[in-house]
Amino acid sequence: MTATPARSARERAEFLTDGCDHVESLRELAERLERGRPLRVYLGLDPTSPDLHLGHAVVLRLLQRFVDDGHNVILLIGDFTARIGDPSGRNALRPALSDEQIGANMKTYAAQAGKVLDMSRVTLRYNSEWLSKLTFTDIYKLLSQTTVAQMLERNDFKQRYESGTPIALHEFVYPVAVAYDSVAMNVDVELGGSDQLFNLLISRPYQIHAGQDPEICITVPLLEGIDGEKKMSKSLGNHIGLTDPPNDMFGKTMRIPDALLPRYARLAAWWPSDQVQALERGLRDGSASPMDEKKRIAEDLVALYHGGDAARAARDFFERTIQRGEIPAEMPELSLDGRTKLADLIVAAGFAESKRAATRLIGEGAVRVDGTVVSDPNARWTAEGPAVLQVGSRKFVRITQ
RNA sequence: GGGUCGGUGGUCGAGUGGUUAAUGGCACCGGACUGUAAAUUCGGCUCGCGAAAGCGAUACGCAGGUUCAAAUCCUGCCCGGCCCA
Repeated sequence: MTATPARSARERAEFLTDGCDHVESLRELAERLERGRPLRVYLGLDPTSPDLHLGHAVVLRLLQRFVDDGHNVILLIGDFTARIGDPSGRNALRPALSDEQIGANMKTYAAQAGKVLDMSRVTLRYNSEWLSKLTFTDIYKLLSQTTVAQMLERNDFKQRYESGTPIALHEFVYPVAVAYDSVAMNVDVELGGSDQLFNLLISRPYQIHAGQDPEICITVPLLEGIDGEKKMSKSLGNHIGLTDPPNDMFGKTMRIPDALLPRYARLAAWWPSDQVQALERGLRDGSASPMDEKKRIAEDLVALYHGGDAARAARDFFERTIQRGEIPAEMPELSLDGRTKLADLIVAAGFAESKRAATRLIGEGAVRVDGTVVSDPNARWTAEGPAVLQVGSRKFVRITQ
């Protein structure tokens, strides 16, 4: 079952957890591997948004490492826990998702996870399968195993309690529900982002109580969003989606702060650690150009999701359009459709939310037609044939008659 | 259940009857500079109509009320923090 049977269990454990944030514990993982049977490994994802992003990819990639090592890997879709809402890292009550939203989000998850994971070797499960069957009696027995003090130990709860931000009782149920997932599936290993450490660790006493071996908890670093400050999250708008088109992926990567280059090289472009270290050295002593390195990282990570050709094309697009200010060869088209006001066309193209906003953009000098700035807010479309409407440096549309 | 304080634009937070579509910070969008980085700097940041000056609509938890005039006062309701039980 192992790709490299010569290695000791300890070496395999170290290989599997290389680059991880926290392992509870490496010794236990080695012992569990020593038993010689494939481990039951799982990652839980709550379908809270329709799209996965590079932050999810970090932990999905770790999951794939376990697939490659021959283990029984489960991708758990938290269709039930999404209804409760994960309080992790929150400083406010999370609004409840409707069943419709959850259902819609779930549809895209498995397909998008497939961009990183070999889904043919992964078991897909849903936690409503067991959580929705629990009775009130079952639930209060589970709840009685954890104290309020333990819950309040958590940083996010502690901060919210001290700052007077509401904490609803059901939020305490979330970690317990996630712990019960581990019991229901009797798993050996659970993965998660580093913000999930508490949720993972709390599973262990529950499993022991149920007569199972406690799971080994492994967390991966959280990838920062392109703003370089907060963790990547769609709701913060600082994410790079796994399904983003190549040009968007490339362009967004070019916008990350320089300080994030090694992080993105390691966690987003998956460079091996010796290359990341070389990059860090180069940046420190000035022998590496941050912009060139950023392009290499961007190209490598685009290649992971769209292939090498698309990545090279994205780089070429960036260098021409953004760096040299050329008008791109290909762009969406929009028919005039009887519209004559420039502002109307900008709205129709989706480059502004309202006509007033479009008029402002024109006044700001952000709008060009065939490369020439048009600053008259009342400008009308006069071009005879097709012409290129550009807003800002990266929004283009070809207007046809 | 009682007491008390509070609910303002994406967010934080001023504003306590009248040039108030509402100071300011952050976020965001654009311009200049640049490497779509950082730093700096300038402008913008509710919607509709109009070539323009402008006009109109909507907005400070919800619903009413007082007033020439309310985010600001009154009543009721909803939601939250803290204290007491």
